[in-house]
Amino acid sequence: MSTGLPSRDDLIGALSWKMRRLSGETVLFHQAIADRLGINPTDLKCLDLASGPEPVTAGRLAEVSGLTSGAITGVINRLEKAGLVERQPDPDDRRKVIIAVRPDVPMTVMGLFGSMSHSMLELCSRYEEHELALVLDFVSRAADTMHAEAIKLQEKPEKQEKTERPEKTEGAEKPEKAEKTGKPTVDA
Amino acid sequence: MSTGLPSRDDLIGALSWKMRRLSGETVLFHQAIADRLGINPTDLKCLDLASGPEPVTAGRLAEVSGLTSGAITGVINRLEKAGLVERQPDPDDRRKVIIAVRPDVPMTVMGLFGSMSHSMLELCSRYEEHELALVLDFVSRAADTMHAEAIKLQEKPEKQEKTERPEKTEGAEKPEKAEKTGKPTVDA
DNA sequence: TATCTTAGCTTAGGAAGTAAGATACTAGGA
DNA sequence: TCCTAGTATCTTACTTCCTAAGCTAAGATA
Repeated sequence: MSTGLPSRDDLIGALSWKMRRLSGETVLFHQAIADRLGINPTDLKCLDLASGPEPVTAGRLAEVSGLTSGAITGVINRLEKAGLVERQPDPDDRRKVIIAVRPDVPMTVMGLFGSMSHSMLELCSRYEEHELALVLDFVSRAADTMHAEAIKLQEKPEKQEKTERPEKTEGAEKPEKAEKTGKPTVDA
Repeated sequence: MSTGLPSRDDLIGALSWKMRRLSGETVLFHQAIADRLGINPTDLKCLDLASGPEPVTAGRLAEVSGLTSGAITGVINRLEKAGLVERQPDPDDRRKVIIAVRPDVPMTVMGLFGSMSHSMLELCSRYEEHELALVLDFVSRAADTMHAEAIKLQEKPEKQEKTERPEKTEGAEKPEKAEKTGKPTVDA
């Protein structure tokens, strides 16, 4: 308001706001992709996890996605129904089920991401290499920070610098759940 | 592998990977905050929307969150049960319900975000102002790009540069849902 | 062979969403 | 004033997708 140039604090405030917005928009974008494929975002995440170079079993998928085996059965059923993957028996261990992504699916998904990746390339073309390197450095450290802070919050569910919540005035007294209760989305 | 210095393409590839990771970590972080408050991420988002300078009604909350009025009733019930907000009658229009965030809640939430914001300040302190300005510029444009691309995907559910999906080999033939079917999270 | 472990599926139950309708209130004429 | 239309929230029925626990088939071990 006074100098015309943003102060360092203004910059940092704006940056954290924009980063939050970017995150929200990213979620929305993936939701849109999933809608186009006729699946939900959890399924899309699993499809992505299954699209790596080496074959993945249902159990492995449960492990990396953080879902239970029952949930993964549902995910695979939906992906199979949508024609995106196939269940294949593992010849070495007949208990296992290999999730084979249909060969044309990577191209399909690439097609959906196509406009996006074009736009991102265009965005990047506006910057010098050393500038991109700087952004990469920042984003990379920010991701590490976010991860560390999430872990911190998860690991010590006890007092957090004395920020006491007051008692509820009336009615149902059970604020102590704070555990996996319902329907989380994929987290890995 | 050859020059030792990353190429421009390598940079861009790494950047898009790290941005994706950042987005995932952000979601996880907010999940952790919500867990600590004993609510779900949708509720946290609504609490945030209700925490602005001016009072918000249930209907307004439904509008900005993209949820139905029925869903908002559930959100408010949970937030009220957790002792985070109160329903207050609007003196001017007795149909309306004002969602009043309890006065101590902003501090409580600040407490939870405290370590995070400290770490982010520390991260920012490693950079010059012009560097922060550059990152802000990039992130800001990236968010706009993401938004535009999500809209694009939502708006023309027809052909997308001829990336045809093949017919399913057998079983239930109904790949044409691609609409709001189930249980989205807050999107605004 | 008998038993333990592992992998995936099935089932029961719960959380949280939508859509549609009920309820209560406001507002605008006749 | 009374009737009617519109608005704001809540309620109900139903759907989706998750967890937890149990089941079955297959591999591993003694």
